[in-house]
Amino acid sequence: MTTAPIDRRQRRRQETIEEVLDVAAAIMAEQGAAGLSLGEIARRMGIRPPSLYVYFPSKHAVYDALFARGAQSLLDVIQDADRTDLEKLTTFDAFLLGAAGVFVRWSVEHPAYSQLLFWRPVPGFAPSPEAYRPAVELLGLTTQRFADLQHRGLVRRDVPPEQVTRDWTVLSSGVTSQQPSNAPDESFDTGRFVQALPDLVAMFARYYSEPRSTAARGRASRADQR
Amino acid sequence: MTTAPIDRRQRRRQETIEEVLDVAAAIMAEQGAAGLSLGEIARRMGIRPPSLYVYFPSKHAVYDALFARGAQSLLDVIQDADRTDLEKLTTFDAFLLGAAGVFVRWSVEHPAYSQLLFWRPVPGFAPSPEAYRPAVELLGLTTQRFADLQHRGLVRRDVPPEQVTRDWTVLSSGVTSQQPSNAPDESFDTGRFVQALPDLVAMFARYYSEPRSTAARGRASRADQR
DNA sequence: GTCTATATGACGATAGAC
DNA sequence: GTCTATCGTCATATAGAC
Repeated sequence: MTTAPIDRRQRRRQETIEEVLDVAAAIMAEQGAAGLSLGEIARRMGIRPPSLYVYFPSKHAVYDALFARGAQSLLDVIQDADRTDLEKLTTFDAFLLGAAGVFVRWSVEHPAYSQLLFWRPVPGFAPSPEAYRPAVELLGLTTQRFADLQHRGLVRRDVPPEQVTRDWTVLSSGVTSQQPSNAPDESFDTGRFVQALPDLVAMFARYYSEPRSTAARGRASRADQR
Repeated sequence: MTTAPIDRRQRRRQETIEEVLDVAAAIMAEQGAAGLSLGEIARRMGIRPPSLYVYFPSKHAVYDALFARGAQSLLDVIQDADRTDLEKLTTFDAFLLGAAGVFVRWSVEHPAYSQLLFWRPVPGFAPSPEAYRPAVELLGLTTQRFADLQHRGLVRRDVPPEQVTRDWTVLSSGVTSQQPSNAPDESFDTGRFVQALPDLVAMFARYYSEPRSTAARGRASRADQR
């Protein structure tokens, strides 16, 4: 009899927190990540700015929750694609192009989140370790993916998977950094930098894939170098 | 007799404008591009905030001048390196690594400027065409460079130079976007993403260089001898 | 012409009434 | 849990001293 109202109150509180974040994400999408203001959140919710402090101790706490939300959303999208579409793609090129497409599409369609996640547009704000955790998990997932591909003989064996991941993130973030700043109104399908993906993936694949027709020669020459 | 005081006054005014921009750039370097405030500029200059409006009609005008300054500084650095160091490098790989190094070094050592130039951290601010002009000129310069390398037989002839430039800027901006957001305290020499440059350049060069085993080798070596 | 003094409204944040 | 009142700071604007 005493726990039921508490649960309901906590559920109601959680719903309000979610509503704050929904409204905040909408404002960020319109004004840019640094254009968020507590007054505007309160205005759209029909309350006064001080009432927001019941749910968040500061504006940075709102940013931190948004960061965690964005990172989790991206991780979900990647993991979901990993389990469905990408599982079917057997060649190195096809898998890479599919994975890059999923990542870049999310970034282009959530420019405010990707601005908050990958750049540092808000002065004085840095994500907490908890908010950063899904991003670290995504990095580990990517490295594990490349290690798997290496074991399956699709990736060169003479480089650590961490290096492959590092260069892969540079390529991906290069596209997601050029597209919104140079041509923010282009969609995923029409974006001129998004259209660079097939070439960039082919470039990456040619460099890091295990040479097929010359596999024996490649191993022999690398062995000779020792 | 009447022009002399006017010239001196205009020179004094120009000096004040330069001082405003010096101070503003220092604040941006400390606080991030969006952390600039007119009050802080005035405080450091020992004047009152309204006095700044004598030299700049708005805060966005200060940002616009900073954008123009940063773009011009980058263009100067690239053009200078183009005329001196890079002129000596004859192979495709060596030239690319040198050019990428100059660009990335400038970006890492001027994080606030590069944030303002390549991302859109300030809500509501977009550079004017005049401020953007050096950036356009740099893009044209880069495309011209790749067209030259194509004529000298060092770059594949089956792709337009604009495509080579597009993929080149993705690589470069990928490094300059990852380095300050993921490891802002690392220098040009220790930066883990800066250290990816040799691999990324080799990847790019292997994809876009004219295959050596064809007749292009004769043309390339003749061009190198000039 | 250039500055100081002053005013306005928005911002993030806090204290306390109900 | 939401409000009003308030604080200090911000960008911006105008009036007026010199």
